[in-house]
Amino acid sequence: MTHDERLLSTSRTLPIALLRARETLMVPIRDMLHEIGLTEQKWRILRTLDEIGEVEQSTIAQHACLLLPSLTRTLRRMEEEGYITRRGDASDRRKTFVRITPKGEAILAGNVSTSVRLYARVEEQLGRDKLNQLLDLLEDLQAVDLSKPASQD
Amino acid sequence: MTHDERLLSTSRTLPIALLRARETLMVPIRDMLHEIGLTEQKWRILRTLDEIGEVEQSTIAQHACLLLPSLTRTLRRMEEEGYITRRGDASDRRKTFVRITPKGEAILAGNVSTSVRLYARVEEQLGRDKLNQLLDLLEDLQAVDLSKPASQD
DNA sequence: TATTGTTATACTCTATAACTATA
DNA sequence: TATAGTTATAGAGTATAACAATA
Repeated sequence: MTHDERLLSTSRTLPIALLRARETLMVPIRDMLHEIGLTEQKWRILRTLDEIGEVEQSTIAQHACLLLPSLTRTLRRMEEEGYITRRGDASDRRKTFVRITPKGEAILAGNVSTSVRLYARVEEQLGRDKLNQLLDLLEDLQAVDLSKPASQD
Repeated sequence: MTHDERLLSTSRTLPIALLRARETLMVPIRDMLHEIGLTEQKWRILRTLDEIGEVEQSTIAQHACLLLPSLTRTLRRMEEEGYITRRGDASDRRKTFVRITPKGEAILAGNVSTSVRLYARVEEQLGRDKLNQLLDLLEDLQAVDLSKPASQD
């Protein structure tokens, strides 16, 4: 055995460390979202749609870390609120394509400065190199395949 | 201005990158928790109590990233289930101290191997150096103070 | 048969305010 | 006045299964 059968300290446990780090960042972001009446989930959906354009719902669910049943209800509300539109796909009529509206783009644009300011504060205290290193490592981690067991001793 | 007033790509946005990376890890952990009938929150509470011993509820809330009202209800259920005990503080009778029970410790111990296996898979694919680097950076990020504005240009 | 998405349901968590008790 | 915790409540998300439509 190369590893002890002991639990790691919570600050060295990835899921908890990721959550705590995220909570630090989310405090000012929640303030912003509260002012504009969006939930975290709706914000992630808008960011996703703004970035990748018109896509089907399964793709949004994957990118925004949401389950399809949650997404269905959230998108219905967002459509009512005018942030997104939906249209069926002609070639595969099971699919629905979702697109951000100008109103959706506008609310993102109107709050860019908050994101930029936050990013600047983090960069100021962490340093640009460390920040980029962290983003690189998070991309690596996200790509890790946990479906196969690790090699056994 | 040193920063463009544009939104970063979602994979280079810390809150989203942190969430996606965490989701990757949580898939196998949720399977484990489901089997033993614990929610993610209860699991974090047990991990916290196991690590720092008998503490007041505000401290648990902070460490496990939960709000006090959520914690109150969850701890009541966990007390009924025999995972924790609570006792009032004699010197400051507003406080309640919470402690993990042997049953709580047992359920952690019984699932160490899942955590260890997961950690091993990540280490195998990411490398030990990168993994430690990531954990260091997450600790740094968690300690960032976002209450003061960044220096203005 | 598998996939895309919807609906229904039960449960849980979140967020906020109001409240009690204590310091 | 401030702090620790509880209660109440409304809203939202999570998880699962069952379902319809389509491929």
